Amino acid sequence: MLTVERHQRILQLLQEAKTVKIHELVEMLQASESTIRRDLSQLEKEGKLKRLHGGATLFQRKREEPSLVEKASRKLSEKNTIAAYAASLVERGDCIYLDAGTTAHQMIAHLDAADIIVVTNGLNHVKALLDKGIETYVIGGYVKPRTEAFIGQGAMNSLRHYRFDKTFIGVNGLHPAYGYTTPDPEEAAVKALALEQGQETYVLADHTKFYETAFSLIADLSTAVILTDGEVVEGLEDFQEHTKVVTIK
Amino acid sequence: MLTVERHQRILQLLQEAKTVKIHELVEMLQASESTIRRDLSQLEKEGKLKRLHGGATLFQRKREEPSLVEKASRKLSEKNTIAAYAASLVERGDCIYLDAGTTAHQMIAHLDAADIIVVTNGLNHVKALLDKGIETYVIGGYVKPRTEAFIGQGAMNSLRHYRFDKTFIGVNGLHPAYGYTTPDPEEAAVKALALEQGQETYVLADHTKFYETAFSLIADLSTAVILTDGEVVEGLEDFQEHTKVVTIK
DNA sequence: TAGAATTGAATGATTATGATTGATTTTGAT
DNA sequence: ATCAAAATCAATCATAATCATTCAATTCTA
Repeated sequence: MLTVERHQRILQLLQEAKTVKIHELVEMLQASESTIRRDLSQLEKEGKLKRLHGGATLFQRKREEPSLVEKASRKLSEKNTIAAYAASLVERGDCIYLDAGTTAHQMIAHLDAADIIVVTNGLNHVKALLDKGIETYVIGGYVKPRTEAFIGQGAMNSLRHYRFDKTFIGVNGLHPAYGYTTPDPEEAAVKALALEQGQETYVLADHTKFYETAFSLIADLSTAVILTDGEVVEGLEDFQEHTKVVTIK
Repeated sequence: MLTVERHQRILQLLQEAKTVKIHELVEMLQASESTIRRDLSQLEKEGKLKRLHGGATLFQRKREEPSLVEKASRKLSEKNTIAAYAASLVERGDCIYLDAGTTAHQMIAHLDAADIIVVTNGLNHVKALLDKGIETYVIGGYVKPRTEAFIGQGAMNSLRHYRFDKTFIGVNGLHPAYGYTTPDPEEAAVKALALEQGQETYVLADHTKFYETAFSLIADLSTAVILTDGEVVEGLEDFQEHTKVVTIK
């Protein structure tokens, strides 16, 4: 496997679960411990992640006690994120589906509408949702160990019992010809069904995901509105031919 | 489990409960007392929490009862004895149901049989199960905020799809005339169904639960084998008339 | 093919963990 | 208030896990 490819997959895995253990990477990427360590220290040097004893985590700017000024400016910048915008779409009384993964997780902090109900397949979302005082339902199923997302037949069966006003999912790639894609077929199936059950459907995808493709097809572009950030994407029109694209800047 | 993950979870638990006892953390996080102490003193140094005798509290707490030493540490070890025995009943290849709650949680540390599958309705069990490398399924449903257990119609529907070699549940009271009881009707319904789906069924109950009754009936005594500790219980025969009682000493 | 880059294994150093010890604190009974 | 028992605590140690470094083998590239 190519070095860059390995690096990408490491970052991708971090997106899904916000921490990885060295041993998980060794196993999943079929590389030696030495190589993984080299990858991690290099990625750390590039500021893409933070190493910890036994693994790594997504890089996040000093969470340590931000000053009032920093807080204010951060709040402001946060208003412009994909997650914040997505959350602002949720209205009082809505019932929404929230996909597993860090992207959707970021929405939770901004979910301020009253009387909403959230259904999710992300085990890690639950505590945050409860902390917000949000009425929370979880679909059941097999627990995918690393990401702690529910997938499989059990998840599908449960999901079929719900309908959503709005569905929010994350993807690994989106492409005019190949649609929305993600590596794990089982996860793709859950995402696809969640889209079907939703009245309004949204895909959260930053600009790096455009023209990328992963192994498993979730659905065509036309099945959801794309929410993305303000970075210039070449050939955005190709996507707009298929569906509405909202760019948050 | 990564150190930071443990720290995160400690803070999370603290946020939910305002205070945590060391022993609770040891049990929940499957780490030694030494490690937990180190975690706490480190987190205290970072100003994230305040240690107090027997546990910790959130930092910005007012002057409140600085004592959370529990009289129940003997009860704790008794519970643990029951849990260890219960876990020893699980054999290679078994598919078992594990009820939410602390009693069943303690079983996890002792679940050493290979190739087992665990189905649970306890959100907090999942991390511990995955850390043990156990294949884990969760029934879906409404998340009951305080206990973080899955209940309701969704939970019931999911549960109906599974069959178990062995079912383990906790109860709040057991009585020869009134059977197994628990306060919440919704939880009672889930427990009852779990018992129905199980081939062999066990109720874990320390001696303090005997002759107690709570609001909601789960099932008659005859529907499960009772696992209890070695304390002498007056009138144990009344229970043995209805079902098998295993006393672990 | 030669040179450079990448990889995997081996090494000692560093760090995290769990058990043990004796000191300290809390509790409950006088 | 005082005391004894129980629980918690801090400190220490041995063990286990992780880490940085080195070096030889392999792969890639010019």
